[in-house]
Amino acid sequence: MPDGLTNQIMNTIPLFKEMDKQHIELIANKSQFIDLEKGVFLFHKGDQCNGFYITIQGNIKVSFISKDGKEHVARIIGPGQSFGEAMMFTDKPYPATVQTITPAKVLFIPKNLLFQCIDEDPGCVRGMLAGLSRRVQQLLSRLESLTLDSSQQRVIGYLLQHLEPGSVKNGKKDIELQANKATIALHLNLAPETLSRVLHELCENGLIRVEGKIIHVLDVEKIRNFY
Amino acid sequence: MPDGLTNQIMNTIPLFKEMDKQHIELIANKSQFIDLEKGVFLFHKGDQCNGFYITIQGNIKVSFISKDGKEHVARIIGPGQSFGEAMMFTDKPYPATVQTITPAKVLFIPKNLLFQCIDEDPGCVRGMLAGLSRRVQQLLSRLESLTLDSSQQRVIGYLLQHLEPGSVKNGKKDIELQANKATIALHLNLAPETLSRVLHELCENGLIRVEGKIIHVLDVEKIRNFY
DNA sequence: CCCACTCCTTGACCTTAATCAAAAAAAGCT
DNA sequence: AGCTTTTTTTGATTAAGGTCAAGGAGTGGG
Repeated sequence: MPDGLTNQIMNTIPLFKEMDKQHIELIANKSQFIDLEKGVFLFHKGDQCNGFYITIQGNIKVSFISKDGKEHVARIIGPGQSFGEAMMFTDKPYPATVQTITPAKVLFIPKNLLFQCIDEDPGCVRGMLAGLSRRVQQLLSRLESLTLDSSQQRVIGYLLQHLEPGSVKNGKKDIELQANKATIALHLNLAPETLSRVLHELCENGLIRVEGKIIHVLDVEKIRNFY
Repeated sequence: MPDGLTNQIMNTIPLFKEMDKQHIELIANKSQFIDLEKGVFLFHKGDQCNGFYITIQGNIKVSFISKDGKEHVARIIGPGQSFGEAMMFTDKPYPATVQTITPAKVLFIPKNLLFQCIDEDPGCVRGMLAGLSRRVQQLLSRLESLTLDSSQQRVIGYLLQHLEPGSVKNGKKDIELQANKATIALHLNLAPETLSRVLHELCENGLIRVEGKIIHVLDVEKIRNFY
């Protein structure tokens, strides 16, 4: 049974926006809520996937790890974001490793339950198609940034992307990093040392101020031009 | 009205596999076949997208271009592959530039036509969901390769991926490059010079032999171990 | 309050692949 | 064929960012 926060989250998730009440309730009641500590693996690359997940609370990372131990963080998933959808429709094993980076609460929606919704509710179909499409677009934009941008541009891109939800006041905004700096670095395909140096440089140019996990963007316009 | 080749192509496309006869005919009859010369732009980044495309003949590249002129080839699309699906469901503009790299023939399926099929034919829904899911997985795998692999590994990864469809005889296989080497290099996020050097090195190690656009893989097992 | 631990920063150095410049080879054209 | 144009290769150099090593700064526990 979903609590207040869960209901609130479920109302903000695009997938459920167009779904009818009946099926939303079905999912809310038959799906499984899971509480996870920090550092727990949800699955490893190669695991089979028999449903998908929606994050209610906390942050979760999706990463690739090479034979020689290098890691790349493909995604950092926060509240309201889902993962694992794409694997349900192709029956391929999970292509990456998924691990909590904070304590977290997730909703697990079994494959058969979702398939039932898809068969019965056209709104759900649209939601699912739109969700996957958005995923494709995000991945393309990530690909673009990783292949065309310099390390500095990638950091600025990250900052710009993450100050949207906040207030657009007098051009001064704060960003709270979703994870520690080493993880963010790996997400931007940088060595942690490089991220540190780039942030330092942006500080020296008066564009940002760093205070632990909070980054104050001092001049949004100026930083946009750097990009 | 579709010709023999088109019918053949349409039968091999996963999207149409689960679609009912009636709707396949609807698409075949109401969609538009377009012939394109080499070097023609189908659209530029930012263009609106009111349908999607299936390639019947020829090769087409999807690429990002940065302000300072650098290009990254996100995809090289060959016969039987589709593009532009994801943009229909989100109404976002096209995120990349699409251009033929050989003379080509494509099938354009208008948005409203596909939406009709989705509403009326559950097989089509499944096909569409599976198609988008496969796209997500391809992009993830590309992301993994670009972030974790060395230039040599990326080239070998490309070769391994492209010798699958061929025969698996005595471990000797041929690959025909889908585009000129400069384009392939950009697809692998390499400078053309680097691709040339990597291929040269693989030759010297007796792993491949290069003959224009044909690459003979001399020892599949050995090359797999290099990867 | 001190110790241990993790996270972050800094400096010196190294590696990879990009860039620049030119030559060589292929492919088209008439 | 002979010419132009494009594509590919090769060599020399450079730059961006990674790696290694060490030091600081927080943070939490006892």
